[in-house]
Amino acid sequence: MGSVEPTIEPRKKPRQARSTATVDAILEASARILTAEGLAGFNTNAVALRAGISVGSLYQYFPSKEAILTEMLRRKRKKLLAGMIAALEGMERQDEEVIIKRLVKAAMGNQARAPKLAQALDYANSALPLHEEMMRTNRAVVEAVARFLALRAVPDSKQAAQDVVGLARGMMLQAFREDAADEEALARRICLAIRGYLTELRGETAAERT
Amino acid sequence: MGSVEPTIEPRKKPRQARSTATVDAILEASARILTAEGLAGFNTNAVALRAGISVGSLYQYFPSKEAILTEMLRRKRKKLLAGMIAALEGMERQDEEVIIKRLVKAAMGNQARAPKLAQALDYANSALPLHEEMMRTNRAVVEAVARFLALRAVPDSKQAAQDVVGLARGMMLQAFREDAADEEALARRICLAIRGYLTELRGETAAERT
DNA sequence: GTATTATCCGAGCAATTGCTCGTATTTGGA
DNA sequence: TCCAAATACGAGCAATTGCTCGGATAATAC
Repeated sequence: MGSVEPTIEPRKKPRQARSTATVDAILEASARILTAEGLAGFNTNAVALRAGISVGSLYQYFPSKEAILTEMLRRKRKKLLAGMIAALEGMERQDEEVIIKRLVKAAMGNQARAPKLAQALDYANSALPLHEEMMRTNRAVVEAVARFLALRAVPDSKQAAQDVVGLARGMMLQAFREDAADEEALARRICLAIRGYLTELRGETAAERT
Repeated sequence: MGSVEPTIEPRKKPRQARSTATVDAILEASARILTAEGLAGFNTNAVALRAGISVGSLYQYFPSKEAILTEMLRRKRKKLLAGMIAALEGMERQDEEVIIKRLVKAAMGNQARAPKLAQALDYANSALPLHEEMMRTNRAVVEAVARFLALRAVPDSKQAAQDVVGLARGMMLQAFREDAADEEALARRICLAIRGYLTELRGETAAERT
């Protein structure tokens, strides 16, 4: 029950080509293991084996297995945030429908490819000490959405953004739970739900003003 | 990497009062551990210690730690399903808004009290072999909602129910992630989102018919 | 009472897991 | 070519964990 928080920061930066290859192999093997067996089967020995390297090499770059998960999360979040920002790029005067669809698709790319991996990482995130840093990126995503909503006259945009993000995530999770989800149709329904929610929100405050 | 699926079924039914007390203590201790430390800190020794019993006693009722999680999930799902059905009881002629609110609140009671526990159990569920049985109960919940929606002229009610359940879950998860969620306000927003989505769905098929 | 059954106990074994450290190999520059 | 720095290796220790088993204790039946 020792609560000595495990070290999380990467141990050293790779400086030669082969070492970055090693790091990549570690992360890739980790992804495969999480996909196949979930967090339960995720341990450093297994990762090293799967990556075709030795434990010793692994620990040269990651001081703990939590550090591996953390790095995976970092990269994933970064990709997500970048995707969302790219989806908003130069869209200021575009139709709302179009922008939302782009945002939804950007968000979906992350989960859709490997839902089991996404789930495992998500739970790891909530259990990890670094929780804080991750929450910050998560908030950055929410805030990007919030800024967009604010421009579109959505009341209480911060709260609305939070809800929209949650709603979309939830629908994806549920859809991927029963496998064989039609991504295109799913995206359409998510957009529909978002539009419906925003309409309700706008309507509500409009009604209050009278 | 041995993939011998762990035994999951309860080992024996308690027949005396003290043994049911033991079982309850085990489940309660498990809940406390999951809440405090998540799945990572969940192991049989810890559970027995926390429950104030011995490992031996624990294994008299649960053949594996997975069995404990499974039983927790079973009870929780049962409670959820019962709550949803109760929420629909005798509401056939009630206002749609009212019914939805009742459903949402029933669903929320489960997650709200202990979000971290709910999260842990949820992940355990996805990783557990019993996955199947749980999915069935999950589907039962969705189907209850689907029947309700079908009565209310919602097109593709099965799909819609799936979406509505996912949407609600997602909004809850997101809200509880940032702590200090106002349950009442959250329930209101979820109902709003549901109404919005249903309106969109109805509108869409109405448009198609022209 | 005694016999039988149910329950409980906890030392401790076998397996797993996180991780270190001394050594071997490779790389890139001089 | 030679050397220092970077990288890789993997045996194996210490700790944790899942779980068993033989025997003690409590409840119930007779």
